[in-house]
Amino acid sequence: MTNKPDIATIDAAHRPARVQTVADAVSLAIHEHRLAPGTKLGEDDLAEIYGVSRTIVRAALQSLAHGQLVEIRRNRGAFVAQPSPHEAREVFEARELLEPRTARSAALHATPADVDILRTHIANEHAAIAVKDRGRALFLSGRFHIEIARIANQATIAGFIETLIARSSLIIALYWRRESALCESHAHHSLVQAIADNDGQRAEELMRSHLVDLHSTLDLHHAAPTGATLKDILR
Amino acid sequence: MTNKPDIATIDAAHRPARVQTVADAVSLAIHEHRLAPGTKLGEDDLAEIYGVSRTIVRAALQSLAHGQLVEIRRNRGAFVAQPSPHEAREVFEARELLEPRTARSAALHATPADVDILRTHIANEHAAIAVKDRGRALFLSGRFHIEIARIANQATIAGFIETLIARSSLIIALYWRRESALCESHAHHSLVQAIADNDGQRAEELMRSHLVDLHSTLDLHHAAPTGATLKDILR
DNA sequence: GGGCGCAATATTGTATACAATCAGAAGACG
DNA sequence: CGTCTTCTGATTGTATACAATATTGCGCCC
Repeated sequence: MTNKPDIATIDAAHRPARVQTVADAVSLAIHEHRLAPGTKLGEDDLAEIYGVSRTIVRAALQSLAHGQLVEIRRNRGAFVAQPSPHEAREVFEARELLEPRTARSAALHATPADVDILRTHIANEHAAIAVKDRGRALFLSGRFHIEIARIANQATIAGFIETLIARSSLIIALYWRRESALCESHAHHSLVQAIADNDGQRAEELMRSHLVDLHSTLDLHHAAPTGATLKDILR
Repeated sequence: MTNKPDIATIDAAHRPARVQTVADAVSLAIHEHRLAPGTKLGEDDLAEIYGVSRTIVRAALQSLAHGQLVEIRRNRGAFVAQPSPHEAREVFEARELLEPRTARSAALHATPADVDILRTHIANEHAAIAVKDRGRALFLSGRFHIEIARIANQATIAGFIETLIARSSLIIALYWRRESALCESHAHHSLVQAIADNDGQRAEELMRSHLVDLHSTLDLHHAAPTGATLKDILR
């Protein structure tokens, strides 16, 4: 059994538990699209919701801001980030640079146990889709990519990918085209197969095409429909 | 004039000014090797030094911890990070993946003004070396790489590179071999030339070989000599 | 004399109180 | 009637006080 730290808890050890709890909760809500881009995250509100003081909430928000899930405007508060089309392009370019290489590496390192985990992820994803829980399906889809980075055993790059996927969730919330839908399942499935076969070359190619696919289903021109405050849309 | 945000201040806008001030000061001290890896960063000490409350110091330390310049151990305090040999390898692998591509992009985007900035950087670096201020030379050398990422106009990747360079500074502090020294100047010089010529291919290759060079001057086996506490070495 | 346990001290984690700043509404003026 | 000003309320920024936890030094027992 190799000693791979869990990516999701990579920062957890050195951050006070409650701060992490709040950060995780908000992060999850954003990933599941329960919090739309642009939504204001008032400190007092969050403090009350989670039963902690503003001190904790502030630390959590700063943590999220560092990962660019949240934008903090001085003296104005924290808001769920709204990546611009330019940022969206950057994020996907970065993913297309990092993830294929990482997928290859994962394919070469993967143990049967790792493959099992990936298959479980896919199963959960399907289950979520079956229940029409699109938010959760999206979250799990992201976790799938993160899991691959973890398997690759390069914590540094995995950390980068994790933040890119987090931002991708926001980008999808903003720029996803209705028409295209759950076309992903197949891509993930064949990717796991390549990894199970330890076929690095194929895993790399599949990941690349998967990302290009994903990128192409975005409509970076017609951004709009953040369901947030009307004010925010009109201003 | 293009509208490229200054990398160094990318987070500054949304972070309270004083927090950023403290974080920058500590970060600079680490980059210049005035703070050795493993050094304890007591909250009260820093608070007194910079004339702010622990609230500010804590926020600054958490920010630095996120960039992995500082390690925060629960209930135990903050310490200047000590990257392991494995981490060191990861960091340089990541740099070798990201920076050559970025250098190419920079070469294609660079304006004469950008080139001037780079040349100025090199001049400052030489000046620092002339005065035997090795710490500052190192800091400037890092900034040179960051500047290239900025010119490439990909803020996301530039941000990653920035954190990698910060960690590289720690790695150099820990694993640098005495024998090899200021061999870098030439590499930076020819790199600027390639960028000035808008020769992306050449810039990419030069950056790659420069990084491989740098990587090879590290001795990842004989780590030691952190001037910090004896305890820290022996434990 | 050496090792262990406990108390004293120091340091970090959290909550709260106060100050600074901003957003919005009422009112004055053109 | 619309625009600008000013004031009020709400929200964030900072400092401090208290609680929880770790570290250190002393004394005790073996």
